[in-house]
Amino acid sequence: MNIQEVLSDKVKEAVKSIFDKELPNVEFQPTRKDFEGDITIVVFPMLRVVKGNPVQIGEQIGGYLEEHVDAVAGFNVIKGFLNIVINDGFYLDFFNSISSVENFGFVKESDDAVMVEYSSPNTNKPLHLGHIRNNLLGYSVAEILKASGKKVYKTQIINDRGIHICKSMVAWQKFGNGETPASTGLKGDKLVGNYYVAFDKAYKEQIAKLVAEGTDLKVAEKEAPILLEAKDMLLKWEAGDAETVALWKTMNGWVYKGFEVTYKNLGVDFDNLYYESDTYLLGKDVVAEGLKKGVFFKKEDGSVWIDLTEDGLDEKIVLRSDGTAVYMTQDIGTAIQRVKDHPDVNGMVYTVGNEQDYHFKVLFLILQKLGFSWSNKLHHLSYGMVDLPSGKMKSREGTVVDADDLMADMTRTAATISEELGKLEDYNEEEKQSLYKMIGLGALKYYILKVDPKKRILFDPEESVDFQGNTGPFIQYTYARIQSILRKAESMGIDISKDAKVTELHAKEKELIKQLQIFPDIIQLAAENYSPALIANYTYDLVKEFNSFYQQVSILGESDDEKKVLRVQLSKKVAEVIQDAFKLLGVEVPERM
RNA sequence: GGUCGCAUAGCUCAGCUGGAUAGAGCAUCUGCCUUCUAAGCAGACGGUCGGAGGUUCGAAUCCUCCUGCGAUCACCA
Repeated sequence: MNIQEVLSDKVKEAVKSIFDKELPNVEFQPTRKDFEGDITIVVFPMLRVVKGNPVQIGEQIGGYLEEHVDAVAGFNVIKGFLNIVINDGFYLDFFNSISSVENFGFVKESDDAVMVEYSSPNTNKPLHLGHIRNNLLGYSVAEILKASGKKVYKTQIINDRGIHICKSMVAWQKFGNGETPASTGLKGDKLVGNYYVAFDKAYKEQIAKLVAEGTDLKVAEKEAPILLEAKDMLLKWEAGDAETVALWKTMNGWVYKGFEVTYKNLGVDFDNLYYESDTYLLGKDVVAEGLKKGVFFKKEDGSVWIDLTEDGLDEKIVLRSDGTAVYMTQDIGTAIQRVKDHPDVNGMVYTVGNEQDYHFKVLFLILQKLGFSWSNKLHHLSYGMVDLPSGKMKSREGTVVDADDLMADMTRTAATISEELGKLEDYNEEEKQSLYKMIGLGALKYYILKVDPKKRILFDPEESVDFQGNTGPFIQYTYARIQSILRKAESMGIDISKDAKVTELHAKEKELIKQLQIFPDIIQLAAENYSPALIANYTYDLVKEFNSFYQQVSILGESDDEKKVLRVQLSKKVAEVIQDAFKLLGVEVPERM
């Protein structure tokens, strides 16, 4: 039990006993560093229940607590703030109770299942920095939800059909000369992406030519021959034309192979996959049903709509006049299909950029109006775009930061810094490379995950991601340092299996235990808010606290054996929490660096 | 134009349900490696929390208006 839980009831008891009033809740905050105390009770809100002078009330409650609660060693009141001093024994007991608990703060998996969708790329081009943010967020939120006690299915819907894929296919047919990943040595997704760019180039040239010949720009944009070819190819694909479908399969196959490599490097994975080519027709039956129920209405031309004006939104189309599905139809169908496939799922998280806020608002509203029980447990994990100083990234114009290149860059930077420091002379090349990758990716992942998902990120490739200060490598470094201490402690034969017989804590030890104590709350908070940033910031605070402790007190050089044991145990626990917290961010930690 | 989001130190960001003198990192400057890893620690410098009103004992936090930036409002996905 943490200190707030202990005190909360006692404060209510005090108010009841002294003033004969019922206090609905007690407001706590950590005591500011400039005052004596460990936790502060704010008296002001009590004034609504108890009339009087806040200082006097504070004094009276403080006195009651000191007398009736073992953990309370003393108190002081400043203005309306009751600062409570907690005795060291309380923190020692707490630490001993968690010191050998594995995965401290993690809640065991329950039957409450949730599906987390992330990544969901198009198959016409390689993954870029924007996808990296999506993947890291989705993966991390999935891990956090798991740690908070949910059962989690990680999934994605692969947008494997549509005009964008046909563009790459047309360009490959025209300019490809039969190139394959094998013949060029290129990653499949890169090869296909090159043709997407080639298409755009040819398309623009054709437009320019048409305009030069006197065609109106708008008309030229619609009638450029290569675009018509792509459209024609989409029709053939939809009709099941054997040759087209075969090419589509081949090229998508190349892309999947490429994606696999990127996902593996990035360290993300999925429990099951959905393909748009399988799901794009789903949802039509649901629309028909909803039409009967009056959720939707049909316009004269046969198109089907939903009227959301009463909910402050517009009318939204759910089926075209020719009866074909739109994006929304597909998403309705897919959501329902997912629950059919996994009946235990009671809620979904969609990791999709904030440009689609409106779409998801509408989607969730529609599912609600259709009456699905799980429709109020849907969440759009919306995040800001990653922009470059030059503006928005555009794949077709080639102005993107490629995911593979970026990861390789980060690894290289880690290598350079590491070589300069020269602490790993005895590592072999393979060990070094794996460590550099761990650090480089740690820097990248932490850099992206530490900021609030809602915020737009401006990424300047010229200014490299930091490796010092509030960064992944800084935290990894602290972990490695602790491992070094633990190795030494072991070789010194220090036995840390039993509780240390210590009665007093050093101020820094106490601060560390306090910080450890809130880890379980942070996990829950991060889960409720779908925010890896909370985990990142917590870990940073913990690590800062540890480094300060490390600098101020000697751990292995401590003359008192019991204190020495406690400090080693404390260090070990901090390392474990760092490792567990970073696991939630998808970042690994090294034994040395 | 309607709707949604964002705005905190020169830069990048914290700031939980309103609470004490608004916190970190980077950058700049000072100290600390013959003792557990200096990718570290300790300190200095740096803020009218975009602006104006309001609610409150108390507002960076809540409400209203305004400004700036971004997104969105397709029989595209």
